[in-house]
Amino acid sequence: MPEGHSVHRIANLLGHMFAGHVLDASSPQGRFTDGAKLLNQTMLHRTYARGKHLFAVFDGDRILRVHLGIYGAWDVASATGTTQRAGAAGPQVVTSLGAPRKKRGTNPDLAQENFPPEPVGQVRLRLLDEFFVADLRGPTACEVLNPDEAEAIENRLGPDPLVDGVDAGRQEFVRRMSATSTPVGLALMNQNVVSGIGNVYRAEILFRHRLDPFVPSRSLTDDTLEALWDDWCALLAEGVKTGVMMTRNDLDEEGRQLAFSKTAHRYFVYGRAGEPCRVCGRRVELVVAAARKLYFCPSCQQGAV
DNA sequence: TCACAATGAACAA
DNA sequence: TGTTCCTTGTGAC
Repeated sequence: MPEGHSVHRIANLLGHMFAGHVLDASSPQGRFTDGAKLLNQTMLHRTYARGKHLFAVFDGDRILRVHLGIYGAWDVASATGTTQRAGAAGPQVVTSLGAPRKKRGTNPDLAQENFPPEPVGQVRLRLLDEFFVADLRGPTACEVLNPDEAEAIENRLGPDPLVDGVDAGRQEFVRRMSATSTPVGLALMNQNVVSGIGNVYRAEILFRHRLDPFVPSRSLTDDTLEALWDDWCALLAEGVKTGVMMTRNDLDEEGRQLAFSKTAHRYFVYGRAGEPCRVCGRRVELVVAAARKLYFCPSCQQGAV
């Protein structure tokens, strides 16, 4: 999935597009017909994210909760070709947020009279008004909750720097990480311990701190845990700002630009099994843990394996 | 045409 | 620990 940074970006974008407006809601695919009916012709008040969960608060205490899972995505298009609610250009895809999508982007075939575009593929939920359309496909969760139900879900989630604040979140993070003997590599992925970290950020954060993924979370010092948290806060802020998971801190400005344009250059270890560690040259290892691929350098992340 | 992977998590056993 | 669900794009045949 889209790790936490994407979900915050989606929340920001949907809020920018739709907050304060009455929306048409439908389920072109037909798998969310009842839920869409609850939201149809209802005003969207605000949107926000906690970790990987997106919440959209509609009139009448109806809260849409969406979790993109491993390959969900939102496609957003505009009648005006901009992210503004007025303009003169033809409709186009503004952006695609969520799982990686290739061959997306502006569709030159779209003409102004074609807004909104026909849904393509399995669109679970379409939100629409005069200016914008947002299509949701492939979510692992898409449901309408009441405020109590939404609160219950939020309460069980670990801290999110952008919701709880850096300082309050840090204490909670240290508390929850210190309370589990689970390997740190798994604890960081547990959304009840900390919100928003996924498989990419997990691997990269561990490398950035030269931590053995298999060391029990509880064995780490408070100083180490605080440094992990602060690093996550910085990475998340950067990710929300740029939309890119850029986790390397060993690059000059030129290298950074290159890494931004090519995923292959963007990470220390993620997706680099068998390739040389960027720091020590030893081969990056890949282990499947809890059904997810965990990448690490057995030399830099001392004691691993 | 088909198998498969992908930034995830719930559930069963 | 293993299975299941969600959808799409790619690469091998």
